[in-house]
Amino acid sequence: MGATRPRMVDVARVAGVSTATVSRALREPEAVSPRMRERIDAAVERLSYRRNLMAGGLASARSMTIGVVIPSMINAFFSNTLEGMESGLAGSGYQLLIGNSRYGLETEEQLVASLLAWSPAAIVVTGCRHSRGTMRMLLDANIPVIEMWELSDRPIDTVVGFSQRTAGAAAARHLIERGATRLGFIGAMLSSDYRAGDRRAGFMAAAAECGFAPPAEVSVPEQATAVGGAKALSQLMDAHPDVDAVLCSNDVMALGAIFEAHRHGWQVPQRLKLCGCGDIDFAAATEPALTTIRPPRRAIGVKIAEVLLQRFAGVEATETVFDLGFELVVRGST
Amino acid sequence: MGATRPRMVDVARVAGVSTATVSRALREPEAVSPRMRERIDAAVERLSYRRNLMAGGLASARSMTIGVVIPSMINAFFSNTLEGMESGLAGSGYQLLIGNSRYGLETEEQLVASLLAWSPAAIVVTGCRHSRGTMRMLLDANIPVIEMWELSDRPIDTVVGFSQRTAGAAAARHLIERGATRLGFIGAMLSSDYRAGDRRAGFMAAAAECGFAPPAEVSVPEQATAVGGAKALSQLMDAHPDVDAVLCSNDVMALGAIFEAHRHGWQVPQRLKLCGCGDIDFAAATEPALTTIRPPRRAIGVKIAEVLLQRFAGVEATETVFDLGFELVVRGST
DNA sequence: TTGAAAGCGCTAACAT
DNA sequence: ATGTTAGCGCTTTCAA
Repeated sequence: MGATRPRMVDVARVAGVSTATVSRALREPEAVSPRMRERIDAAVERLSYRRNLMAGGLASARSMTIGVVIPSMINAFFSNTLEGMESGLAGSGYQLLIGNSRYGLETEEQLVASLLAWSPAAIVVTGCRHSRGTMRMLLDANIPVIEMWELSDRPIDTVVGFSQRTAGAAAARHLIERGATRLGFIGAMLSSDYRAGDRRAGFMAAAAECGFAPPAEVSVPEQATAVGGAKALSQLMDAHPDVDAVLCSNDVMALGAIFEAHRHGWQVPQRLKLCGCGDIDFAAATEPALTTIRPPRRAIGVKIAEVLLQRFAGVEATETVFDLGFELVVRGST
Repeated sequence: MGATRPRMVDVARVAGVSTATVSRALREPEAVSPRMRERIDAAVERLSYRRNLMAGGLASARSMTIGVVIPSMINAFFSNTLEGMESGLAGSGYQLLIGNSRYGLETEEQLVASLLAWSPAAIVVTGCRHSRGTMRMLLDANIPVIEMWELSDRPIDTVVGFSQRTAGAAAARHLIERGATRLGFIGAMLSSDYRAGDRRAGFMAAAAECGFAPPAEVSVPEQATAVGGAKALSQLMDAHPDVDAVLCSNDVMALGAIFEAHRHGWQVPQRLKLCGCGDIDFAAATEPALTTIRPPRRAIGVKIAEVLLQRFAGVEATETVFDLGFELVVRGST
């Protein structure tokens, strides 16, 4: 039996045409006459032929891949974005090459380098802060580069996200409107998770603008978890018993905080107002339900897919900054 | 300036050697003399050369990629496994090509087909149930094939996981030991999430073995969410007010169930014992803390990386079934 | 609209 | 230990 997979020449032979025509029929069907296309499709079908993407990539110096760098594989923010991107790209034939930077600029640089070795059709990175090396590679890459989950006046190429600062500020104003007198903030990994750091900065700035004392804060060094949230809130309550409204860097931390408040006998929202960020699945199901900042998690991915598909189709980019906004979802916890 | 990226010949010229030697130095440094290696490394450095992986892949008919098919990008089970695999593979130069089957056998088949077009060095799929087409491709692929998150006597090649049935049975026995008199089960998507279906089957079988009436059950058609868990438990409580111990298909559903029980005034664990599955991050932080089945989420990925690296290194496979077990983590909710 | 043919940049025999 | 050389399977001018 056929020990090796069929190649394009095999299809060409069966269909009685040249490999050039087979190649065209497969990549741009309109460029080939209907009769020919039919014969070729039949041959492809008969041999269950699939093209070798490496050979194609080598010949054309570009592959049907899109490199994506995210800072964490287990953070629901980015899973949702990936899911959206994947949905938007479904059927287009593009494959995602996903790399995990672990919130490290160095790691990001290495990842970008190895992703570029695949001659991807585009590259997507998280955030707008990169090492010099990463910047250089991205600028020289000569392919669409999307930065996501933040906003920037001067993106490398295109940015799809929302303003983390504005989101933090919105949370502060909301808590104040609800009658907060003493604000607090709990966070995690603020030095490497720049987006969380930006939300914090926006929160602090808005508090100051409203004439409030600088919010009390506790942040844990590890990745954001419910256990971390509980721990951080516990410390905050001990150190600042007057705090009555807290912004949590993340819904997962907020979840831990809800339980922790409960354990300490602080009623939410009467004694303590709690606001999260993410609007993760469970936020609507907690007791009380969690007020939270809803980022366009999935929409970011969908928009990126749309932008890229347009660019691949040869449409000139007109916009380069896509602010997808956020929503403050008010629920029982405030 | 150099309009095009440097190629291997450029490095060879600068180092004053042949391309074959450069290729060797890059892929198996030990096969080259130290002096040569040094000269080549210097040239690589000087030109900031990176090899073109497509050319390499074409020439060697195998690429530095590993195709992975998971049923969901947003389920923490698989994110953790990916993370583990990624960690285990870090530095080895292998890239993960991740595909999302959305719990569909048809989609899985298409994914496997497109992943194979990259001539991956190995392929990893979730579960042991596949369409005929998928099976054929996997059997013919002639590369390591790993099935994960289940167990099987006769894997296609190698399976890394644990027994979902045994896990469900362990939960039943635990609830019974804790004094349950009337068991219940809430689940989601049981027809397409075979693993959840298996846990349910194990739970039911153990209940019968212990002389219990068939557990009451409610399952929602959508993906498992906290809202779904709350809804399912609510229905279960209404329809079967005598239920006093429930296994939730998933920790996320269990979280919703904890809050729902609270809303209904059913104390956990006094009035209702609740057991989850997953030991997701927040399970330890809930109030009461959640008793749950802890699958080797990350360990599955780490083990797969280990197995594959061995295979790539030419070590013959001795074991083909890796049962990584699970742990019943008993906490306050039971 | 279709075909002929020259690479794409690397790897892997094989030879030295 | 290192070099020579013939492809890998496709895409893409260019010509018909």
